[in-house]
Amino acid sequence: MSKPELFADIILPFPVDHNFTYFVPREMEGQVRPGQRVIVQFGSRKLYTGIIRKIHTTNPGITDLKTIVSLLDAKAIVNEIQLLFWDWMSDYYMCSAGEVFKSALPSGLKMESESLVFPDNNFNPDNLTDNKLKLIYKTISENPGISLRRLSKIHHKANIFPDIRNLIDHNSAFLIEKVHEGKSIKTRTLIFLNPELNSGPAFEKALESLARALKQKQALKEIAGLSCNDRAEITGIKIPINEIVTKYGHATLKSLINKNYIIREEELIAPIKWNNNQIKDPETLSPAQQSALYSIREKFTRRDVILLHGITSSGKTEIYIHLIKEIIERGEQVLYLLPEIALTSQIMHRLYNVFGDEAGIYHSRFSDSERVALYNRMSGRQAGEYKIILGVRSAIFLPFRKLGLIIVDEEHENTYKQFEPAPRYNARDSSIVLASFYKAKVLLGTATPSVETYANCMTGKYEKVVLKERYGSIKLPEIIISDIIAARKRKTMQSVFTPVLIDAMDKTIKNGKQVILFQNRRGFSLFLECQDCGWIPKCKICDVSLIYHKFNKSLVCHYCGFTRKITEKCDHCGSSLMITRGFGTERVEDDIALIFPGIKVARLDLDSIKSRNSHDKLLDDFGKGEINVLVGTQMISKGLDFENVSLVGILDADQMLNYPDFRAYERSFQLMAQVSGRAGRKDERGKVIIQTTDPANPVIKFVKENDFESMFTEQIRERKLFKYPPFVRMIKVSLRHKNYDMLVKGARYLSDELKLTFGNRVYGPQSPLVGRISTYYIMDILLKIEKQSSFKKARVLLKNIIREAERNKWLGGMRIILDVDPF
DNA sequence: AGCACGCCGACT
DNA sequence: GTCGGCGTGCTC
Repeated sequence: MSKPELFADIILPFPVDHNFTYFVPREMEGQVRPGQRVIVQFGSRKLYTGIIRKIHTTNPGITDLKTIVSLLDAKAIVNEIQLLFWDWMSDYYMCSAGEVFKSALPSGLKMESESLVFPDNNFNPDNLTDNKLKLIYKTISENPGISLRRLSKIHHKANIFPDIRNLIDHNSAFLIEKVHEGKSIKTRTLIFLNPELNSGPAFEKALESLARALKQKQALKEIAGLSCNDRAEITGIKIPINEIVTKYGHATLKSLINKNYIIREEELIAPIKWNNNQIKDPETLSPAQQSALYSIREKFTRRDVILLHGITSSGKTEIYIHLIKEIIERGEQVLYLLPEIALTSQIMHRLYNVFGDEAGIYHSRFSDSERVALYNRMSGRQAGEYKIILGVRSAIFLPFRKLGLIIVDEEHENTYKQFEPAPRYNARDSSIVLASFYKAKVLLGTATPSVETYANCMTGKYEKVVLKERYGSIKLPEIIISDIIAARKRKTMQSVFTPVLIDAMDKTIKNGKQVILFQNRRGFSLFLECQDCGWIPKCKICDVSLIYHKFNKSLVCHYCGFTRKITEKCDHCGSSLMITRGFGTERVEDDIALIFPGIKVARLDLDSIKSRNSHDKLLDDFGKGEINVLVGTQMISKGLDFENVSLVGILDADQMLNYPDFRAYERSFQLMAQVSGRAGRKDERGKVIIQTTDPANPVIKFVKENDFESMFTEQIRERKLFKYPPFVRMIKVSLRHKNYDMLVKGARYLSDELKLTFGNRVYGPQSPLVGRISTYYIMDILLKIEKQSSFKKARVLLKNIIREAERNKWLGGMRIILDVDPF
């Protein structure tokens, strides 16, 4: 009897909620395992990388089953725990396994094919009657192996394939699918001084020969390792070519190479290396830190998740480092998550000092080849496994061998939630599931816990360790509330500053101390408004007001990028009284320069940090005291510790408080508390001034009294009353369509349909804050499932209802986006 | 996601 | 009268 046929269920990178079954060719039997990558043909010709999810002998009963083209890995690249994690993620966040696959692996590991067209040389082009086909054939025969993509570009046709098929039918051309090699092996070009010039005289001679080519002379000196005037030793160090090219240009470099003064060399990009400091022991912990660490250790014997609630500057990082050391000494690995890339480099330096090469770093600012290298090291396909990975949310997809601990620092941060594209996962919540698969522990750290996490501590699901003491006995700052309305009435406002703040800033700067100003909005002014008729310039295709950008005098839509010139006159009534309303960091920066001439102001926000380094440089300058006032968005609220900052100003607390979201108060409290934590160091008590039009707002009071507990109690009461998490779980069903009437009709139909099953758990449909993005109108339906009922069942029901509605074409081709636990 | 099949406006 | 626009529907 012959052996049964073998089938493989393959995860392909598409948003379809099932896997695809392929034949396993006989010669691959015994080699194929779940988690390996394969190349398969999908559709009429394209080849894709897929992941084997399952090997089995059940014939799916599909005619024309295709066969796996090739097996890429001898050993699984996605381990069993990862596969289970992917399953969980696609199930919980209601997306396809393919979408998880897509975001889980660096793109160098997910190749796909490109169609290349070759001419048949025995073919006589005169046989073609069609002129257009003749031209295309000419291009192909002149460029054998040209890609379809380039061909359609050259001939200015969006879809050239029908013509190519015509040529193929004429036996004049054929196609070959070529799989891209991925960019996993990347080189860079280095240049260095020709060693023959390493002796002084030869080098001098070369310089003399360049007496009339100043640029080349300069470049040669730099390449030799000599700065312009310095006459030290010739180093002959290899430097990246692009540094010299950007400074001196291609031509300069070319002539130097032609003269054989310098040599170029291709080098494989080395794994990420940090400076080679001596490895040091972790710093000694304070008694408070020591007892927190003891507590964590002890509570981990009973619970898998612990919240470390440590006020700002209490030294949480040092506790993490001690804990990490214990875990890796046991032979287990640690994943250390941070909410954003900007914070990674300073933490990495601290980790590097203690753990050296055992620590690796993973986030999107690294090139794909670097990410592939790190992935390969972690999966054991390449030597040099890291023991600690520091990363942002996507690091939860790395292959760990034996994960022992996940640290989620600043667990309350909303950047842990991915919005676009699917999977719309929350890395903090997913970490807890991932850890349970590895039987690992999770430590959530923050000064301002999220309401959900704190509630989990209250119910005993998580344990809590509190760190009340600031490291080095730094005092908590004094918090002063400054009433904007009162100042306006007395006409004492200067630009956006109350006299209280102006006064404090003046004193602070005179004392040689530094100021941080917080304004959670970018740009110059928010928008323009006609003082006569109230008309506001809005984006033509999105439903938002245009943001005024001062530097190029334009109005920009922050959603679609639409830009128009600034309106001098009102489009509506022709009045020339256009005034600016609201303010952002850029305006604050400008106004300070006017009010305090001669002082140094800098701005830290998304616009002001373009490159990898400028952010670090800015903070470095501020740390050195070269900047008096730093204006920033929420970027300044996290992890920046500066000795010399004694004043923090929160310019517009209302703007945060009035945001229409159930988390607005929680978020405001977190931001204000975090920003306040930047004020005051060792010997001096810092000062925080909060400007508001609503001094009686309870959140402001809680911030002033540093009273997290009361804020939590009040919030949890409201959440219960108005049915919000953690009392319910929410799913946002977002509907998009170009036609507004169709959208409304479809949305109403779907919500009625949902109400039949879910009753009053369905809210909406309603237009979100921004009701249109690009040319798509949007409507949201919210589903609230109480904690007691089965969330799993609700997801299945929801999926079935949507599938049924789509099948009956009741939704008219709307795009439906599901967001589980939305933010 | 691609790609093919299928039905309505501006061109040889 | 076609070409070709992108609107629906599969793809193992």
